[in-house]
Amino acid sequence: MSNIAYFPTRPDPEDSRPGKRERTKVANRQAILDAARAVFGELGYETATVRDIIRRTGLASGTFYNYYKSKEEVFDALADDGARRFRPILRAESDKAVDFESFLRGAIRAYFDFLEGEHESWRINRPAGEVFPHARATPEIVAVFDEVRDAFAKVLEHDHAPAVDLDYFTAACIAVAREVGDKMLERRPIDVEGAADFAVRMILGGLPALPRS
Amino acid sequence: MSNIAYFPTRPDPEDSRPGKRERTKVANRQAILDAARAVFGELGYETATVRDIIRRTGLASGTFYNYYKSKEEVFDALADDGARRFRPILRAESDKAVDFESFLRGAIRAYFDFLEGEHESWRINRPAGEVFPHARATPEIVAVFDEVRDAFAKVLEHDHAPAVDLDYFTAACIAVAREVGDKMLERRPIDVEGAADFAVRMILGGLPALPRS
DNA sequence: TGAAATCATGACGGGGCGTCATCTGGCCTC
DNA sequence: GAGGCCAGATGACGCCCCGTCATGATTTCA
Repeated sequence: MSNIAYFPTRPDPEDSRPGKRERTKVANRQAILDAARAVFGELGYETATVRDIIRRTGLASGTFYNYYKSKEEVFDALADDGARRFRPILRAESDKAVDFESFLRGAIRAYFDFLEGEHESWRINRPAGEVFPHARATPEIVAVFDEVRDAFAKVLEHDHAPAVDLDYFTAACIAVAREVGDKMLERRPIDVEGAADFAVRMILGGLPALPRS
Repeated sequence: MSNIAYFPTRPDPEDSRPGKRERTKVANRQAILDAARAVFGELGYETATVRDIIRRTGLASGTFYNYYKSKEEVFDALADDGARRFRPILRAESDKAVDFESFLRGAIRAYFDFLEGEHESWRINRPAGEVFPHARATPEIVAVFDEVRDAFAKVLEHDHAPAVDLDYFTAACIAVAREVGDKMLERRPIDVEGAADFAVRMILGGLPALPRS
């Protein structure tokens, strides 16, 4: 009979590598992020309040403030999370690329795929006209931005030497990608390939290089 | 002695075409906008509260709500105001232009000049790191956007026929102008000419056409 | 097992929000 | 110029959100 109990001496059958203390902490933090994503999606960022997020977690109000200081901080954490997931993808493209064009095309394509994927976690049910703030300069986002600029610098140098104003150029490229990406998401069906092609041509050759419709 | 009084029978020496009623209305509306501009400039948009704006006007709280429903609505009114002032400038450029390049150069130059001018009414004293929301789609802003697209359509058609995706193209151009414009404002000295040249070349010829530094 | 550390809890004071009953003074009529 | 009318200015009010903190429950450690 001694073998009937699966875990006779351990009251905790779950993976308990980290102490319970630690586990509830990560669970709470995650619960807050999940609740925030849902609430921002349903109410819009501006309308949403910290209490809305708290209510959805079921936690006490004080608990929220053990993890984040404000609505902004939660939003930044979500943005940071997105950037953190995107960074390795971008790096992979950077490593894979052989020249500027292939890097650019890979990076933009990757970004648009990423956008399309994220799209659904967010735009659930949002009242029309509501708008999201553009992600603020969180550490991870700055890192992505810098990584793009550095990759540009490296690839361009290796490609052909002429030095352009990297700050302007990076800002312009990201602006084009972001804006065309946004517009892409508004169309049905969503055409990642077409949008990426447009953005790449725009950056590489400007107006004369754009695809004709 | 009867001619000593300058306005013997009219108690109101000022231009009194509209009644006093109407004049205080305009004055209040303007006072609220002025106060809002100052408060947004000093506290940043996020931090500012409706009460901050109200306090600065010296009006009663209820009075504010006779004119605007919320902080957002005041901000939109300010943005609308900017767009309304910019529109005729843009139209003048559109009329003056003979081909796409001259239109683009004129419009971007005008926008950057406008930006530099507005700059000072806003960035007084703002705590670092604070960020403004990108202007929402108010009627006047949509009008400017549409005007740009229509001007693009007309000039491009007249220039050389090949049809591009106008929505993407307009969005991309505005994105480039906005982002390069923002970066321009962060540099000292502010170089409107250089920034405009960069943006124009970027749009017209992409990377290969950019000025070398 | 008992002490210490950790942290979830929710009540609380502070303050911003938008409303509304009241009052003020400009406007119109005679 | 007297009197009535009404647009609209006023600010107190009730509501809710904010962030804090004293308390207590639970885990961890000795």
